[in-house]
Amino acid sequence: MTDWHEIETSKREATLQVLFKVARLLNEKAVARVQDRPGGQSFRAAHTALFPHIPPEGIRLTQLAGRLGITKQAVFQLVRDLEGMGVLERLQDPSDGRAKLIAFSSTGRTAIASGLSTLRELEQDMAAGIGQESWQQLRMTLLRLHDHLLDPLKPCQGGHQTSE
Amino acid sequence: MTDWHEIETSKREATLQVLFKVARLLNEKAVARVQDRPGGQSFRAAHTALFPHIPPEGIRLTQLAGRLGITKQAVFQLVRDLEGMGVLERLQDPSDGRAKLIAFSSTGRTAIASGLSTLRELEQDMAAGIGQESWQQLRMTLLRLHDHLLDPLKPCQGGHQTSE
DNA sequence: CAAGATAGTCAAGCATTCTTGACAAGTCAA
DNA sequence: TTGACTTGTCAAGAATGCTTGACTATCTTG
Repeated sequence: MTDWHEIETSKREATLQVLFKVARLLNEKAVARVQDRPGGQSFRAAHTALFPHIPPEGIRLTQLAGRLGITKQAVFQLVRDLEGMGVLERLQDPSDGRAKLIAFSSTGRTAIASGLSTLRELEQDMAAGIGQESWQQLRMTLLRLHDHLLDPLKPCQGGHQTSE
Repeated sequence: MTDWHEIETSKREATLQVLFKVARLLNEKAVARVQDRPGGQSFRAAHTALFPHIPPEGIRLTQLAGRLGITKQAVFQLVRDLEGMGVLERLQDPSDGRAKLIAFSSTGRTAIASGLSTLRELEQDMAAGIGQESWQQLRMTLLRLHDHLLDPLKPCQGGHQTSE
């Protein structure tokens, strides 16, 4: 469900449609740049979906499955693949003989760092393209929108709510 | 490829990451609202991906496949499904005995209109949430970003380029 | 210690969304 | 008119991203 918003409609494009399209274009550009890197692994979407949920200390398979809302067997398959690619590693959990801690390997950390730095480069390009002030102001507006989406109640004009 | 951007990194979230997350949240909300409608068809992503490429006059299967970058056989299956749901119809192309014109049926047009109107409601909610001026200003910034993405050359400060 | 719950693993299967290959009907150029 | 090409169609199969079910090793509780 990524394109149906972009139906050509009236003369004046809706803001939401522009936002969706810009996000899609930026995503495509980011993916292209990251994959053009020398060591650019060819992850698939299901694999990369794990990354945001893997803390430096590692995490258990079952916890990961819970956060992602899928079965532990599904996560197992993804982790097995990513371990085979050298991105993740499974360490014995010292506090529980059954459990293992899934964490980034050192090459995995390098790959992630490289990807994030590519993302920062893209961000600089965009900021330069529309001007630094516009970019900062966009950032502030998006943060307020983000807060409004998570809690559609009071926070109408104030600053960004940093929760966790 | 929708989540790898959102890796928790430094204290200051990057603007790109906020934009991706806001787009994802808005998408989820939009999909939920549209599907909660009384006559809310349960389209899948592959189906809805066709919609933006179907003009009022209709379009040929092969052209549609070319635009989507997939085989005509794949498009055929999707169109067959959507015709079964009563959303699309296939009319004989008067200018070519082999070809058929794929177009929205009248119920399909109604469904699309309903979806777009739900999208407009959501847009109003968001605009009210962060303030009308902020929303308009967000819109302008996104349009300039959009232009910069499509043509990363000169248009640095000016207004939105309305091409087609 | 026995019983039961929990963590990870292995296997098989299923829905989705594409693909390749084959083909009939229609068009068009020689 | 004949041969090459295009359009839509049908069939079969493959890759992806899950699922359910079964099983072992380990922990926990009475």
